[in-house]
Amino acid sequence: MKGAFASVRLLDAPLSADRAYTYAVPPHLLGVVCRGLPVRVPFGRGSRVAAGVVTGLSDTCERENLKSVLSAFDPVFCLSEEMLAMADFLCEHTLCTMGDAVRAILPPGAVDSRASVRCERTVYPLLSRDELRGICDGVVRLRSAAHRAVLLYFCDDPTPVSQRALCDALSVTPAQIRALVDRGWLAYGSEEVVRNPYAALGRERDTSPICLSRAQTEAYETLQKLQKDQKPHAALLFGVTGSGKTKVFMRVMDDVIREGKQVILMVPEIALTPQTVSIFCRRYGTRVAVIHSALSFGERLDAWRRIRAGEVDLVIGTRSAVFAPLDRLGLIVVDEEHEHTYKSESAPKYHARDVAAFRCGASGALLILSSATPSFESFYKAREGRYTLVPLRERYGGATLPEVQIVDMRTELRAGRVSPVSLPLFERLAGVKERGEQAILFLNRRGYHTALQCMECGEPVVCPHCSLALTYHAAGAVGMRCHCCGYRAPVPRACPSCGSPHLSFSGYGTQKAETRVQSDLPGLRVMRMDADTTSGKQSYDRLIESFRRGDADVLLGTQMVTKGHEFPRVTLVGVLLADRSLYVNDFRAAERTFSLLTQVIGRAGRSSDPGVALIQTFAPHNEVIRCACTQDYERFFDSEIELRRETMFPPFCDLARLTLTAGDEPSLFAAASALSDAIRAAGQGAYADVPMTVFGPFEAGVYKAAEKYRMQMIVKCRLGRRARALFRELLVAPPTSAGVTLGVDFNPLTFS
DNA sequence: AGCACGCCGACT
DNA sequence: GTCGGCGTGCTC
Repeated sequence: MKGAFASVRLLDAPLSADRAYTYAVPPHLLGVVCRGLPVRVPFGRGSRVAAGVVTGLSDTCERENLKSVLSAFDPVFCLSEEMLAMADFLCEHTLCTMGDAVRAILPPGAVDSRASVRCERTVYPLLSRDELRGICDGVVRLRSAAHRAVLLYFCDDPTPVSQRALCDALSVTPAQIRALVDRGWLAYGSEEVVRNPYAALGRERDTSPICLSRAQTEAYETLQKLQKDQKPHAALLFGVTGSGKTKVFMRVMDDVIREGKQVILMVPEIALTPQTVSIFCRRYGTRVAVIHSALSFGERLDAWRRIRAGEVDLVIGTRSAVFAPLDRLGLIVVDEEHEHTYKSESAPKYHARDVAAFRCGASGALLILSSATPSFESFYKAREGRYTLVPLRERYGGATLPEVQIVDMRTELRAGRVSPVSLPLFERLAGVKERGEQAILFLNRRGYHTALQCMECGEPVVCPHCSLALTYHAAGAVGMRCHCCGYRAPVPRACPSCGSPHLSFSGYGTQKAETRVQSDLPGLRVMRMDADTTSGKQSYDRLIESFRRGDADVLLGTQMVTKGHEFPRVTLVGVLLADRSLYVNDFRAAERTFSLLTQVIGRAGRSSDPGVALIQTFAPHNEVIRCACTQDYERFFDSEIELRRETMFPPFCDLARLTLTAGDEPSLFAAASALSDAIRAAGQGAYADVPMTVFGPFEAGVYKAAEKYRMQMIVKCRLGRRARALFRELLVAPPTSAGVTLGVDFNPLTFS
């Protein structure tokens, strides 16, 4: 009798019921049930069917009258020891349930308690794009707008798509799609077909050696040494934009794959373009899998199965790729490691960088973090020697930095100019057009909160405790508030630093900046790019392509215009108001602004022409802006890290954000005061050994949303075992009444 | 989370 | 006298 009893963790249990339950293993499942296997079990008084994962087997059990395991899921979804370790890591470090963790690790739909295999019908076109367009343009009369919408969708993207996703996206019914299939224009597929949408990109093989400069070779050799050592290591590949970091880690990837080990390359969503993917597909052929959020369930499942079956050496993907089921992992690269998209915003609220570090540690793999503007967390660790710092200081191929000019918008204001385009920028733009070149205008439109800024000295009004810019609130109690500690103050009449009465709400004139820019530049063809104009699946790539072809003179947009695209004809970059992202109520505002400005300045001067960058600001002497102009990360880091140390912010401590949500205010207030009492009591009593500073409760930045009211508390502490135990205790048995929910987020990246 | 048991108000 | 309100507590 081997393994007659199984320990099972349920996948749909709340945290309060999330522990191991013992079930009997029936004879027909003996030898089938093993550690890591997802199973179905009866649970609760009604013995309803619940999904769970076996975490242990034993031959004896003290208890009597145990219920029995009902059945097993497809053994392909059996969690390996490494996956179980990752699940435990997620539970421990994000306070999520086992179900949240397992669902992050397995492909979607793998452990739904009902079916073990999801049958997903897909739809794809049988006609060419031109034929489809012809039909839409009326060669054949179409009876309904729905039919037209579906055909137009496939004109844009002819790859198979799940029927459900298509119906959701276009608001059409399966019957309407059936009509198009009946006419022979479309056809049904199913998930049984193994789709690899990127297979075509790997046909033309690139086996050429990767040529490195001297500086790159030096960086590569350092990484190679760490990789050859069988022990786990973490390295921070730190190089200015244009220094060729990709080539360096590609050489390491080559080595790892040649040794028969496997690689995960993580990239931010925005950088996961067909161009990026094709570089790797050409080199590693069909042994590449790509994972990102735009894949259908079926495509994700296909990729997952191929990886699990050992058919893949390289996984490229966004943050969820960190869980790829590789069993000979040799290297994880986190490219642009400072990007905030690596932090998950929903349960489990993990940071992919932390999971990658844990996974590399467990499997003896090398971790490479790569960035021109590393996160403070990572650079601080590198400075402390916990990561190996691998600097890459030269720009590759002798490319030079663009000439950077700061435009003082206070002067513009005094001269009576209210346009978001300053006179110097206007003149430069005219010159660019004359020479047939192109320009990028960057609008760092951040959020919907306004700070108060002095128009004389350029300083913002800050919180006396946190040194963060205060946010102006017009709703409820009018005044200034700190989103990090809850401090409140009336709107000051004069600037606290210089006494000038000329205070202005930041974002001065930028509300209508986009339309103003277009009307101020009548002779220029302006292309706008932001979340609104790039809503379609491929419209982002199409806009970029169109601008590259020269369909417009000026590309005007938000964050998106700053990310890794090469525009050879761009010789001018303008930042409309650099202060905009500097004075948001967030301790990472300076770090983010530096990173954004550095990247956008790097957009100019990539070609033979060094190019020009114009930075418009009301704070021309601000250290962040000055450091970004000279691309001097280390100087910026040295000054900003002191501020973090003085005000006690990460990386010198961790932050825990507790959020209370309720449908009515009285129960919210009651819960808030009960939670506050509970935390402070724990800090004095059972958890007196955990040093912490408690802020709040105070209203969340967005107090009311979707008929719910939200309050929060911030706890500054070291998130060690004991502190996590405290928050777990609060979460398992919240000191709140019914109708109030409590959530915990460790080291959140946003504070709105 | 469900789904029970349990103890107090308006109905045949 | 019952039917049913949702408060409290457990689930192998």
